[in-house]
Amino acid sequence: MLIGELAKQTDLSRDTIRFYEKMQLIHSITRNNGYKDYPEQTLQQVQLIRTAKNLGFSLHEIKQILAMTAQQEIPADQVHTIFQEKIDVIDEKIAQLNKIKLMLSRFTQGEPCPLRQDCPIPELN
Amino acid sequence: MLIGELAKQTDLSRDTIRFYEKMQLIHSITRNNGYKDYPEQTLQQVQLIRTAKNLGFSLHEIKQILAMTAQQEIPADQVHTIFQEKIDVIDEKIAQLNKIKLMLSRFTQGEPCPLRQDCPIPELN
DNA sequence: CTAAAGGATGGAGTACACTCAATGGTCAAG
DNA sequence: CTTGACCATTGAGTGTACTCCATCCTTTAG
Repeated sequence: MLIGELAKQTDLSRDTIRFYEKMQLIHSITRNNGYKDYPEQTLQQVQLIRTAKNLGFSLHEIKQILAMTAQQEIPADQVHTIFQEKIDVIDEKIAQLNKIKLMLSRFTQGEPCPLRQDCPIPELN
Repeated sequence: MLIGELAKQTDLSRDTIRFYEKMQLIHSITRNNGYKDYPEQTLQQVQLIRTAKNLGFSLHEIKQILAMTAQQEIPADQVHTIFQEKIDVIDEKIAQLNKIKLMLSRFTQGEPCPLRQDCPIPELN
């Protein structure tokens, strides 16, 4: 797939895609004419990049995640550990989102205080 | 509370706190000597900033959330709507985190593919 | 009274993640 | 064989969120 098609399907700009490739988050093979050819899986990878970025992961972290998924073998113990660490981070994020949500929900339900005055938020973190 | 104490308790730098104040996420009253005095609630607000930032919210968005919580009255319908929008965003984030987590979990369990080759990820988004 | 610790302001610099502009090569249609 | 759509590379510029520095003022300990 050429960059224009990839850009269209992922709704990213060509420049952004080139930037991701420069950062080595995605990869292509170069045709004889100099045009870059992206494999089909790049679509899914870019989707992951978008989603993870939206969730507060840095491109560096996302690069790690993508690199892990590119492993040929079933992950060895170390790889497993790294994965588990990411999963733990995600669990923590989910927990924190739930706390913020709870706080906002309470407030919309008409409860008097979230983080005003003498009304401390129930340990948010 | 003076800026040094706030910095210490929140584990942020003075400069970061000054930056947040400049961006109007937090506020202080200025003493006669020119020193700034932060109310106790600032601790909780900064905690919210840290958490929300970690979750992918921009300072601009966080400012909106903080502004909402500063409302004196029980939120009117519009405010309620804005809150609900934030909650919806949070729910979406949680859902996406769960998808990524599921993908990673599958892989650590020894399943062959996440986003390699001809093995499309089950619509991540 | 002086020195050290802490505070303020202003402005420059940095890292990250793009975004744009300039220049030039490739290809398919007519 | 030219025109327009698409591709490549390089380098500069932008927005966000800090971070550092220089300079100067205030307070507290000795």
